[in-house]
Amino acid sequence: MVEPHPSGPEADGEAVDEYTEEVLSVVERIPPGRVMSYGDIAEYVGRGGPRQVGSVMSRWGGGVPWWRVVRADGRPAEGHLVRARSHYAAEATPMRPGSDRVDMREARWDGGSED
DNA sequence: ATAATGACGTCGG
DNA sequence: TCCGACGCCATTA
Repeated sequence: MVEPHPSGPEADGEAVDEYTEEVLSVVERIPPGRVMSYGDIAEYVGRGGPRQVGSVMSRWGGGVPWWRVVRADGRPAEGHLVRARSHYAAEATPMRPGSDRVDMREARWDGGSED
């Protein structure tokens, strides 16, 4: 969905391309307590790869629920672990016991219905 | 045109 | 389960 003027996550003053908007819109739809991997998002969007999604998140992730985007093994982006943890606790995201990794089997969201 | 880079993923040891 | 090597894909240098 392309907004005519900045009012969403891209309200930073700069224009974003279509791919970026699409990735961000998917991230925004991930329900609380659920996650998607970079690869999942790339596949869902249908172009680019995990690294492209990573680039988008690095540049624009600040305006969306970035902690709901994790690596395929369930670990949040390196350097964001501490902040991500508090969000997981607040949303009761399923975690693997005794680790900082999300339980992908439980928390992975396919983009379909919210459950 | 070639090489390096990056909020990644998969495979083998 | 942990780790390193290699693969991927678009962007930048």
